[in-house]
Amino acid sequence: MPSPSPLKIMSWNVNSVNARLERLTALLTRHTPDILCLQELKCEESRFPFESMKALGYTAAAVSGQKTYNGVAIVTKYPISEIRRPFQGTELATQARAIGAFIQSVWVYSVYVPNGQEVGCEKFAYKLQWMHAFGGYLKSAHSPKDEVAVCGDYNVAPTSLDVHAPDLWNEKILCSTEERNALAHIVGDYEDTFRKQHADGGQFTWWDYRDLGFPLNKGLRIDLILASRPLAERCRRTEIDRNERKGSKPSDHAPVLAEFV
DNA sequence: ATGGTTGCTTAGCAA
Repeated sequence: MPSPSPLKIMSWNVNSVNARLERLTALLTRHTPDILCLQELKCEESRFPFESMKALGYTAAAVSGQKTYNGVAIVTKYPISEIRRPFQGTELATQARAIGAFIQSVWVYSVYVPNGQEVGCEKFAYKLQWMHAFGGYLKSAHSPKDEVAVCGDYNVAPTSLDVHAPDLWNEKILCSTEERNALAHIVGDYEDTFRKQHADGGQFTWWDYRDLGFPLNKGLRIDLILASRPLAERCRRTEIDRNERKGSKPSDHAPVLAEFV
């Protein structure tokens, strides 16, 4: 068996890859991740900035975009030997929310879980349905022995540690019991790499653009890098790049990072 | 409290 290569994996809800192109190239230069999972591209594949990635030594062979909404991609320094598109050919594939790629013997997914808008509404039901289906996909597609990283915007804060004001958010969208149960179904035996290394709460990955969300640190931790047990054992460092949320024209999400030996 | 901001597309939706 070949010895595993160290991997630095990042995940970022970029909130329009073209509106954020300068920040994206700066991020790749600053962090030089081996793999970067992107969500909310808000463009079709034909408008994805492949050339800008190539100029920095990255390929983005795995892109699943739709116009205006959603869209996920995997950007990497390494060759991609296989691509998987969960739900392909089914109604759930209508929205571009999940893609996987086999890179350096690790299966990496970029996922964008539906927001759900408000507890109990139609979009909320779709969110739960999507999460249930994706959890089922992971279980059927991978054995517990596989090295798998499932990165993305889950649109669920796993526990009250991940919420700036748990009382205000109690049973609200992104924090409801139903969503947390659905998240647990996806997580299964995988590990939340950041939480494993940071026991304390108060570190967030998303802040609303409105109402001084970031300056007042009114955030949630909803962007996660989940790792299957064999991969999680190789994890040595995790981080939220809070600085990326600063300055002019940021995404409303900060990138997250996990390093594996 | 039903506001507030951003992006895509061009008035309204989604987040």
